[in-house]
Amino acid sequence: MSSQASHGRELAAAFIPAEIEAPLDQKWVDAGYFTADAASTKEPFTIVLPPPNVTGVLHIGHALDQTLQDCLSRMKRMKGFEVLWLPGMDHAGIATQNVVEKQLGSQGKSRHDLGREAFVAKVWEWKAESGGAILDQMKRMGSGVDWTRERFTMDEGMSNAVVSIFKKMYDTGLIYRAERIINWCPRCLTALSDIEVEHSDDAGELVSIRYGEGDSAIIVATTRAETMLGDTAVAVHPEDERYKHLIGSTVEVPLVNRHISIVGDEHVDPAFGTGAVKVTPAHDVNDFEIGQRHNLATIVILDAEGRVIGTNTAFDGMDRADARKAVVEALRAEGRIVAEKRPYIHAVGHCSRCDTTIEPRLSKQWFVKVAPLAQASADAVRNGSVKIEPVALEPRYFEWVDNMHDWCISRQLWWGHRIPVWYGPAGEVVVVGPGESAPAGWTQDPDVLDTWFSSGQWAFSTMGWPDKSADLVKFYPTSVLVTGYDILFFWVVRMMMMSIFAMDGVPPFKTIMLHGLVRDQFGKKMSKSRGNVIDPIEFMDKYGADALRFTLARGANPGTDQALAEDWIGGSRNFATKLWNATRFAMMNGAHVNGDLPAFDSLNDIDRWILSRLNETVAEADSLLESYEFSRACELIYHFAWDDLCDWYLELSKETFASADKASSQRVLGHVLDQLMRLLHPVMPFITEELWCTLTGGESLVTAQWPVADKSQVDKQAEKVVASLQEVVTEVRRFRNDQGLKPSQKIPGRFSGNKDVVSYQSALRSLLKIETSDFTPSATLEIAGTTIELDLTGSIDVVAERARLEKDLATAQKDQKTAEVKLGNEGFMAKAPTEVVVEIRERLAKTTSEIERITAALAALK
RNA sequence: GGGUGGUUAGCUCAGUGGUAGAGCGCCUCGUUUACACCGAGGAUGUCGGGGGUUCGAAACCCUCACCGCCCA
Repeated sequence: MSSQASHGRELAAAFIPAEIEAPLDQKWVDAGYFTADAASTKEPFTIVLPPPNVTGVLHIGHALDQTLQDCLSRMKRMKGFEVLWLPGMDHAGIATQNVVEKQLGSQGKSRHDLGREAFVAKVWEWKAESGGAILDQMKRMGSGVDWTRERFTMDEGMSNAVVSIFKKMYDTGLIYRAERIINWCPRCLTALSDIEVEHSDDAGELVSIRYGEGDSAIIVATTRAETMLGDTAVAVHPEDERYKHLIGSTVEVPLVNRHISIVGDEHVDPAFGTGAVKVTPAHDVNDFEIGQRHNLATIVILDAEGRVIGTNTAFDGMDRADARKAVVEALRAEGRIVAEKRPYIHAVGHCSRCDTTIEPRLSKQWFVKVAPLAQASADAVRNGSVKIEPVALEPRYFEWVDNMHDWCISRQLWWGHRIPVWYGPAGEVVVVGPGESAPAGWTQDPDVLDTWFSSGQWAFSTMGWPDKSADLVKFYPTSVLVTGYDILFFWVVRMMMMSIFAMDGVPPFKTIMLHGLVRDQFGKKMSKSRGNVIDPIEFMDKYGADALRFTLARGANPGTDQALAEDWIGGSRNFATKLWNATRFAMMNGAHVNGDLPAFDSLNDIDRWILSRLNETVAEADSLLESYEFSRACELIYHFAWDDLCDWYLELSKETFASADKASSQRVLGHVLDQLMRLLHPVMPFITEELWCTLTGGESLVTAQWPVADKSQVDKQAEKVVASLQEVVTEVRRFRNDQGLKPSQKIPGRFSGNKDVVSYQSALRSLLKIETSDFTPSATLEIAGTTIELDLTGSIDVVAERARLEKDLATAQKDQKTAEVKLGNEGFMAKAPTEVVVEIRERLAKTTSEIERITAALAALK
């Protein structure tokens, strides 16, 4: 054990993640490293955590999201920024209400049994007991958020902000109430916004129905036959020759015997079906618009729970699905079914919370007029004040903000921010802002606001808006938003709109960094039904948080999905173990960080080489991380650590560390590990902290300085020397292997030729098990200008050696031919850049001499 | 139907004009005092098909096929 280790600590022989991770997270939180200071003079770096649902548990997507955010915030902190990473949760209106309703249901009760006030109290109670499990799970990951600033979308400050914003938007004319077709969930009994509806291709039916008789008959097709009970027109394209003569006439709707008009509308696609469509303005968005254009009546035929009502037919009281069948049967009995296609695969909307089929429904709701806000949000990206990474995802963003419908924000729920609108006895409407109160006797709108209305304010309400708080001044706008592309429209666009509105046109973030989804090892979506869900907690227990984080970061190419398999997490754990063992070995050999680095020029080639590689790695990794190229950065650091440092530097230096002349190398190795741990810390915070503190005696990497590349330590000459050493080692190993020599078997040999190589022969001898003694060479290898004569104690395996040489010869001949063809190509010689021509010439010379060498060796084998 | 991404080694994916790469898996050898969660060596690709641009194409253009995602 070296006396140089200044702190007297040793590393355990085996790396066990569980033993180091939990105490370290506690150490960081206790030290207050993650608590941001609004009074700091440092440049701010802000990230707001996309708030998970209060009902949520940590899934692999959160793990990825948080790994990337933690990685950025840790790096920026090390770079000297005042970092705020603000955590919190979303009250998740429908989801949370459903959870508590389900609980009540198991006791045979409904929310109506409790009444509104008691039910909401019950939800708060649930939150206190069971909500927010995800926050504890975040700690397990090492996510360095500022817990002192944790927020909840329903807490007092945010609720206050929600009311302020509502009033401000109402006063500006951006919020209005109107009767529209909205998405209605007949199970949740509430309106939903477009984004809360998920479309899937379902097997339905397409039924063609004949309306009217004889020459004036017209055939329409529908997937929802029951809606014909509410038809108030048939529409055709105004230029459609087949129907032109019918426009303006009327036709009778079967079963209800109502006469409706045939209208001409540009919206109708003459090529679809028969070119004639039935129009049900109360139950279809497009039909509603046609109805508006032609002043059609709207007839509501379904109640809130999706049952037929008010048609004065036998269908009244039937559920929509039953009614559909019954209506078709009745029509068939009348001989009006012209064609039926079953199954007919078409897109059907489902409630994103309970999967019930959505019913378009005419009802009075509150809306946000999005046009001006969406325009401003689009402009912010178009004019470059907000950047989207990767740029390739910009079109998706524009597709949305440029074609946005008004946003339905009222929900017929109890859990959420109640709409601050009060109605007077004579139908007066007033918005009651914070600190204000409604006149006595007025009643408040019963609905609550869409959850996204409050989470859309996450970037500024969490910092104290509408007060001009110190946090808001210091940390707004946020630096980067890290989130999956799947909620670009759900949340990101809403954040843009709300923030630009509330913060006088200043967008909520400078950069939107979008990552993809985590999928299973075959690229399939994870789902409970497939049984391919990877639980991050389970795998952190098994392999450590660092291993999970490294795997996720390494797989994170900008904007694209990644596949994940347990084996790969195991691979990352192996990497952590490698780092542990390498550091332990280094410390056993006296690696340390005391005093200045020896003068660069005084170092041997191997030390200069590893420093050179270190500085190249630092420079490149930094630039990759700054451009959100997590995968490439991880890949780069991984190969530097494992290949350059462990496989080559440590192996080539073992002789040095066993010699008296080791002082410089001990300091160099300490420095390389010190810098490597800093570089890896954002991705693998636990193991790097443990190793770095043990090696250097420092307090914490969290507050240590980020490495800066030193160009003066990049040494191409040393890299060339080591490349030659590597070539010699690899080729001799290959020769030994082909000759069937055991790895441990020592053989006599000598080196001559290339002075750089020969001067490191003691290291080579040790690596290649070549001993010095008098002998008669039975094999001679020529590698990198070096002659290596070996004694294989008698005869060598000629067949194996011939095979090896012939393989090398074939490769060399192929390369030679490629080079010759190029150099013989006039076009190439005339147009290719000089450096490429030079390179090919060198390649030709090299392959030619290789061929001579191998040919001679083959001849000598006989 | 509109938009958009993809098709590279057995699997999952990097690679935006100059001799095809990684991880995992596979085969062979190995109890060398950091590490078997390891080391050494090895096999495996007409880079989806066709056409074009170029001295040169996995990469750029056109086209076809197939897969995916978002939206309607």
